[in-house]
Amino acid sequence: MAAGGIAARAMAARGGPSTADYLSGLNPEQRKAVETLDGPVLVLAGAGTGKTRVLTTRIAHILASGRAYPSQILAVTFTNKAAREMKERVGVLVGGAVEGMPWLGTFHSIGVKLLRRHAELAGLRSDFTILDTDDVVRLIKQIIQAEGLDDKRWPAKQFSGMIDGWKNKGLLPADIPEGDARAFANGKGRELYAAYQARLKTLNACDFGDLLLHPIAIFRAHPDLLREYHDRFRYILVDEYQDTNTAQYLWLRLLAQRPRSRRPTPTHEAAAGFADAGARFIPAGEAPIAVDQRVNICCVGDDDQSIYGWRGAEVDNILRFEKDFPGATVIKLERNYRSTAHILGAAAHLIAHNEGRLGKTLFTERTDPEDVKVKVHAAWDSEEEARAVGEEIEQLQRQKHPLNNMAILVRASFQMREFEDRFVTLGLNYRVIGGPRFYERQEIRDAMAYFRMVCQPADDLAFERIVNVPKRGLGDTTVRLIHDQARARDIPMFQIAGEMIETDEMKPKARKSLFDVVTMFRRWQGLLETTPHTELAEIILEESGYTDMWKADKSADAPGRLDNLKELIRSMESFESLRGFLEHVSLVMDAEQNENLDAVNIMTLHSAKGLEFDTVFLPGWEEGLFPHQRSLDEGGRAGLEEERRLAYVGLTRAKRRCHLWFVSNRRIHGLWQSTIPSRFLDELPEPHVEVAETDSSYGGYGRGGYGQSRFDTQDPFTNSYSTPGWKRAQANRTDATRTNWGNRSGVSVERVGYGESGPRARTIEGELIAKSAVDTPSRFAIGDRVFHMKFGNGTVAMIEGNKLTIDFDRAGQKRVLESFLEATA
DNA sequence: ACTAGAGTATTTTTT
DNA sequence: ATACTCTAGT
Repeated sequence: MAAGGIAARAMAARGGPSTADYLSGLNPEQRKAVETLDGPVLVLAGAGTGKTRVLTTRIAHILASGRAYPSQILAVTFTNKAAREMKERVGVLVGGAVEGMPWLGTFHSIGVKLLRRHAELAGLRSDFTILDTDDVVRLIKQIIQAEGLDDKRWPAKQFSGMIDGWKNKGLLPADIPEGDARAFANGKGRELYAAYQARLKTLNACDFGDLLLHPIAIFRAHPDLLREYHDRFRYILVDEYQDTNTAQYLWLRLLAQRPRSRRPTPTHEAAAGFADAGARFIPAGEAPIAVDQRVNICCVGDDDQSIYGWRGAEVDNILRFEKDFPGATVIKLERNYRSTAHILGAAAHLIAHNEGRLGKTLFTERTDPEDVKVKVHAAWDSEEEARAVGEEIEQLQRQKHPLNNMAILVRASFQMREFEDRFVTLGLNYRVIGGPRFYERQEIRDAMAYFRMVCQPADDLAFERIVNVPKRGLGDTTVRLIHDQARARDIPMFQIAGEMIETDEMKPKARKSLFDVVTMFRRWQGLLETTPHTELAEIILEESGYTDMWKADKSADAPGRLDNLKELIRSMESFESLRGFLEHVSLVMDAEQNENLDAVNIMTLHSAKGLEFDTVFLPGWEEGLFPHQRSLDEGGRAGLEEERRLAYVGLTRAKRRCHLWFVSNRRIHGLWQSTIPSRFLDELPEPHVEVAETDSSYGGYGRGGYGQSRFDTQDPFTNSYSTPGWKRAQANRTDATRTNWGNRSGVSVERVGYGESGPRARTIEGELIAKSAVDTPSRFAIGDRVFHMKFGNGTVAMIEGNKLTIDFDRAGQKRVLESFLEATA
């Protein structure tokens, strides 16, 4: 049994007969969190206090002390990334691969596993399909239309959001509040939800919410089955507990709260006794019966980092833990190993403005000779902000700081663009984390729909998606005909299509096309068992004409799409079957990034959670953007507190240097608006923060029409909050409309017309080019054909260091970074 | 069946 | 402003 192997290795890995080495590096609190194995444990782990370390060490400890097999530990995370990391780190501790931990994964992946085992109890077959949001919206749209409702007035997207919300709360159609039900489509909300669920069942499909809800329903209806899992899962660990939603909470509670005294409780040996661990080693064979009626659940989280309330997370779950699990041990991890004292001081003071916290205060024992204060910078507008941040980054770069250790964390993704533009002109490498994801691209989803049809001919949504892609003359009329018949007879569309090509219901032309499609799919379905899956995938994309479609497409991104398709096939290699691959993709939506390139990281604050960087730039600290207006409008005080937690997350990402920015003017929905500094800036403690002097390096040129203002030379922000400048900023707060920081209200309007042709800074580039041209000869030569993600194909016209001027076939002449180019034949 | 033009929305994101 | 979606017209 593979599982035993790991436990055995864990045993072997523990070093000597004395304390295991994996425990030795822990501080007392961490150690307590690792060693308190009996009963419920809540670990309140502040940012940078070694949360993951505690979780992984705890697993290692459970294994090494022989208290459970790897297969008896349920460890849940939110993201695949977190799960992956946990697996790796447990592997390192335990000394080897962790293939023996079948129940370490995301809520959803574990949910799928449970549901595949017991699908029939939810009215599904075990080969059910998992629909992604796109499929769901299309399906709901059909249902809304089928009800005879106007899908304009009642957008499918909105309704899918509502369903999502209900499912997050663990509510089935019968459970939803009357008010909610009435709120949509003239009171048809409940009906529509029920119709949607029914339709999923006939499609043998699930949405993401169902992956949790079905297991909950199954466990509730089958206590005997639940008991089996109680016996199996001797230890439960939950990561990021503050992010759990109600459904996840219910799911956990079912698994964690075993009924009282099924059998008398034997004594609990002391957890710390490592030397006698061998004696307690569970003999191989059948799963041991639970000896402990207490719940060995350990939840790790940080209420101060709860930033997902808008998608159903209930901070209350973590606040309520001790009530849910009486007698719980609560351990606070407050010793921070990440940031300097100034950064921690700033973050702590900020977050203290929130009410209803469990109350932790981070501290560090580190004394840092280079402990600099958190810096607040002001800029005229977002362009200047980007320029100044670029300056700062170049300066750090000159001091040999790797770009990889720097990050720009924005509140909203539209802020990224200005930084990207700026970095392109500067020749700074950057990478955007998050953003549009690989598996959400059109070509990938189309290809996946083909594969789904081959594995699952009953997948109507896949059928509808690709039956006329590429164009085959099977338009709306034909598809609707098939669709209606399929629904009327409750039979998959593919089957109907198969029947229809035998009749003369359709026009000969359409019939021929449909015949071809059906024949193709039948052939591929026949090849499924005999042909290697990567090969089959290639065959499908070729024979269907799908690749040809993109080859014929002259638009700039067509070659990129073909590349993506190749990448898709390549990524299939590590799976043993097409089916396995489909399963993986439906749950894992991310694709890895190039970590080798030294580049500045740009991402949203949300996607920064869990990461750390030496230097962090936090632009856009203005009222309305951060805290975001919508958060305030929709969430009220709770919304504000969540924004504040987001600010806290941002600050605590920084290890050594943290720069905050706010601008006086920002373009919102195309209009320039004057803005005022974020209230969060006021909530920072003076001793740990300084207001930066204007960066003189960029002050004198390239500022469009603003050069004449004294604002440029006379910085209102000098060194502290008590300066006149800061006070002016404060004063402006009360009168935002008039503001514009002086008498410049007219100028911002002019700015609108500037666009690309406006005056731009050129000087900085010269230096940079000269510098980089020396050390790196270009991989391209003038006249080479190249491809660029954004601009498509082009010819190299000029090379200046790492920056090339390209004559693009479609986009005209642009200067771009070499690292964004690919050679084409 | 395809394209052009109008209309609309525009925080954050996982699975 | 801009990008995306949907409709209406060809």
